[in-house]
Amino acid sequence: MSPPPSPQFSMKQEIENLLEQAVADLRGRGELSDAAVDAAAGARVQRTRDARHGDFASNLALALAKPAAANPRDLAAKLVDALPASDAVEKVDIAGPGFINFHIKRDAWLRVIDAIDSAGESYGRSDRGAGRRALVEFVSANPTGPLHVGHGRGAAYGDAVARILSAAGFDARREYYINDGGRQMDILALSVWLRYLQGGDGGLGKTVARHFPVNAYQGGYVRDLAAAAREQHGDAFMPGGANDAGDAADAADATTVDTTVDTLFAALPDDSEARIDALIARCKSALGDGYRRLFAHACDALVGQIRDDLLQFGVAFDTWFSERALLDGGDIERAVAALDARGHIYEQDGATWFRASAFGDEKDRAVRRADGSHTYFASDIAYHFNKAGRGFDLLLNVFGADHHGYAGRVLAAFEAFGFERERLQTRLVQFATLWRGNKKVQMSTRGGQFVTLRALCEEVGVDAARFFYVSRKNDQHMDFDLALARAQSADNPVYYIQYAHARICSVFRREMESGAADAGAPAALTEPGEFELLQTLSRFPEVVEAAAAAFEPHLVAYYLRDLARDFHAYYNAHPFLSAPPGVRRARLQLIGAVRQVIANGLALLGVSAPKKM
RNA sequence: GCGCCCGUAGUUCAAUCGGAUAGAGCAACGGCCUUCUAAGCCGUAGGUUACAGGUUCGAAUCCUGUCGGGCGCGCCA
Repeated sequence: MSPPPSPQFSMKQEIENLLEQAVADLRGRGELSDAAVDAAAGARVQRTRDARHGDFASNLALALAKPAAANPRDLAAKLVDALPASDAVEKVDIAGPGFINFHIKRDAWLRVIDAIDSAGESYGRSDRGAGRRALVEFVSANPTGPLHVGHGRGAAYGDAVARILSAAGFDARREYYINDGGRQMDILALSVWLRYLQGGDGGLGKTVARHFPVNAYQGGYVRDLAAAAREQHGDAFMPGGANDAGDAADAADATTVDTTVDTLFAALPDDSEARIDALIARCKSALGDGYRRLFAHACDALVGQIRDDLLQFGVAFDTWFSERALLDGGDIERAVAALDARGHIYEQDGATWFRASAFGDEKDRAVRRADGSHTYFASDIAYHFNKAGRGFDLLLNVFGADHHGYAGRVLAAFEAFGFERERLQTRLVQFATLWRGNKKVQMSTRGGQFVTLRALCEEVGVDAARFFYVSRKNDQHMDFDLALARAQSADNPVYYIQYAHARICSVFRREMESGAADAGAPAALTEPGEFELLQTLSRFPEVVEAAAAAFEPHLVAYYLRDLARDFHAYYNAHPFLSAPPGVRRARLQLIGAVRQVIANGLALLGVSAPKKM
């Protein structure tokens, strides 16, 4: 799938190489100590903000100054003297406290056009990851309801990170962890069952409706699940009908059922959470084996719906990992045993504990309760033990901000297993505060009050929604105004970028129609705007690398806006098709390169690059 | 109370593991369609980077404290 990495044009890399040789030279002559060079390892070559500082600047001399106990400007002068000759460098000067500024020959920038042309879709890709295997786990919402807009940010972010890691040479996979083992899922099954009873024969509707718990799942989708259950399983989930579903539809059964429903709601605890737990217990005993089938019906249906919603959103997971599979497969026992073997497990007050505090967590955490049941954390430990055991070099967990308390304990367990800390990375995605105009939108899955991801896609479109989500740094709080997103969808920055792509495609369509065949070379480019574009184009591989290294897709989004801005300005200032013969071809080559890079960049964000708008 | 994340222009957000004069979109104001898509371009205006100290050649970025916002602190999931 991923094209082989090709050696790519990188002016920055060239400058870095020159400096490296200069340092080696000075070190060889004894003018720099090894210790000083090591201490200055953090020095970097970076693009300048101000053209007067040249095209690239290095703070190497500043970083070396202290460990080498020398004046930074003197050091800079020595480094400059030791620089090997390069046909790309116009001149080098020393500025300010000791920056080394590189001015690139204009002609050298022209090379980027050929580099993009020959690399095509793989321009921007690198082998930085060297084929290392990465697993990105994201979304992982409980299948207790459809995905809502709060999940969208994690979905857009995680998917973009996976795409960017792939581009950076990692073998990246996407995984969704299905939390299908907990109490929330029992509440869902109960909710579906009650709606099922409510919709059945026997006059149960009013009774059930009156007793439907406020803290059960209220959403309309629960009724849909109940209706589907009835369609697929008939009366199988009626109390008393579970064991002899075949002939349960007798008139006599109505009274049986009615009585059961009365007792179902009789003498319940006052506390709402205790009440719902009691109802779950009654549901289980009423259905017997049927409970498992009802549970599976609800869970499978919702997971399927989530999968469809995500596919529509452009996110395809490689694996769907079920918590129940962990439970059934004995993974929890194995994981706890592994920790125990390393001496990190102890018993206290009848419960079993993991010594998380020994690995930087705030306190020790229970993995097994006094009653013998395992905690939620235990399955999480087992899950990460399993993931690490599958041979991934990098595990990236994308958590919602409300799970941040988790990162510490999961990392503690990971380390306790003997895995290197760095293999497990966690990135938090902050909540998006939803607004409709100036009114805050409250969201609750149990209460059924939420805007679904699907509805968002239909309202503002997948491209606009995805771009918006990844246009903010993941740990930054963000406001999402639904009214604005809808009203201003045409002003969304994503269209600005897509429009640049469409405009270029349009130019080439016109060119095809004209049938003109002329020659030309990039050397005919002389306008300042053309060199700005060339420099921006040459930045793309650096942006992708930086985005991959820090898991920051927003860097790509901002880069694309820069590139589109440079292009639109150029478009308005210069003709392409009606330019003089040699220049004409060169300009078309330039904008062809722009089109390629926009398409490559948008693909990293999972956003389409339309040929027409 | 303790812990984590955050605080940048009217507003929504950037700022290359500490770099030189903190930048964009939207909103506001003034211009540009007889030429390749005006979903565009050009220009103007907008800042004590919450506040106070500290570290150094250099701080929005690192440290300490204060204020403000979000989230989390169970043998719940």
